[in-house]
Amino acid sequence: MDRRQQRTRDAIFKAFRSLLEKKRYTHISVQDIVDEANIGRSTFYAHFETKDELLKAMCTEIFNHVFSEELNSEETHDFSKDNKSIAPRLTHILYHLKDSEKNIAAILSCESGELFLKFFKEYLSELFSQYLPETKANIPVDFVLNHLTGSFTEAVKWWIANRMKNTPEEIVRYYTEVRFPDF
Amino acid sequence: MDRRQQRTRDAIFKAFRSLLEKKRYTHISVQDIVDEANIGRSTFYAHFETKDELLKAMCTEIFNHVFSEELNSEETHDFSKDNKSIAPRLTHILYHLKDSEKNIAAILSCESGELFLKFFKEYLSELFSQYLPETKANIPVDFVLNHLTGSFTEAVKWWIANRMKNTPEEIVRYYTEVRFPDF
DNA sequence: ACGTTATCGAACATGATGTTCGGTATGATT
DNA sequence: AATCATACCGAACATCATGTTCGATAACGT
Repeated sequence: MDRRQQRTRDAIFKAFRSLLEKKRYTHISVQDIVDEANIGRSTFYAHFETKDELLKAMCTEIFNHVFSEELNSEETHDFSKDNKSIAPRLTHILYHLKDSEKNIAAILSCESGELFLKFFKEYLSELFSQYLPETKANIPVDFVLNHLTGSFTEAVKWWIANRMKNTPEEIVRYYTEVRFPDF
Repeated sequence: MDRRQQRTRDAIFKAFRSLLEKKRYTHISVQDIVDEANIGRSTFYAHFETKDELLKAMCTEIFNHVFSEELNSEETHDFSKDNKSIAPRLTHILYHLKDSEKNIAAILSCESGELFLKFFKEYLSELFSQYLPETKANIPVDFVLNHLTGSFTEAVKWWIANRMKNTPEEIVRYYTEVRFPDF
């Protein structure tokens, strides 16, 4: 890839992230991005067709970065056959998220976070499905899966909203140990 | 309130709901709403300053409708003092949601659903906090609360995504009985 | 050093936004 | 029924964002 392309792409991403910290996705115009990134208007459109495409590309990039190692580890080990706990894998994911703290925070701090969370949940869904216990109590499998991924995602959102003060290990422990109270 | 105001307000809401079923919130213009509702452009702005205000008003209206009875019941009973189960109250809420099925589906079927879910979670948070058990295992209270409201919301979203085929009782049972698998 | 191509910047058509205003019609009040 | 108030209409307007085009310039890869 041409250096110039990479530079402008980076500039656009950087500007976009910076703007996301200030205002909501909906209220950011292409013009804002162009001004902040200090590039020509037509240049933006040479890279992305729309603002939505930019968001999508950015989510994909972050997502791939965050899960690159984790995804690779899937290739080398078949977790569905051994009985290793899922906890260390969850912890692993959280460490990666912490690395990309700034990006993620910017992405999630607005309604556009839904897009990234969609990726995230899809990935978690695959992960958890490797660890699903036998169906119990006549609860549909996809309800259970949705519960597991959804509540883990909620835990992550709580973590980020609290500025990631806790360690990944703590969060995973909370998540693992929290039980529906005995009403 | 003047009948005319009520009429146009209804027309706007109806048009907005209809449009939300067809396209994403972001891509709906005020012009679209005005055309669909068959009202004058300036009339819209006489009612709502922006599209966001409209969404907000609509969420508030639906929310108040859905929870009117439930909220009233809080006034007559102090649940924090007796030991009644939370399950029937959750079921109650789901029945109300089912009544407003169309509205809710339209609202939630897009990124704008976040606004309604925000209301929803705030309400659930108050509800669940009345039933919180003593803090266990050194897990922060607001983590637990976030987990309970978040995972219930996920259950509701799953329910709606599945076109509300299940009965409210079933959903509450799933939610109550689902446990983190023993990893 | 040369050919390629990304960027620039200006210009343009299009369409949405939000406002204004005089005229009309409808509702509330007596 | 008569009257007053006001909500609606619709056209016009300025403003702004969008997405495209194009020739010139600069940076890149080889």
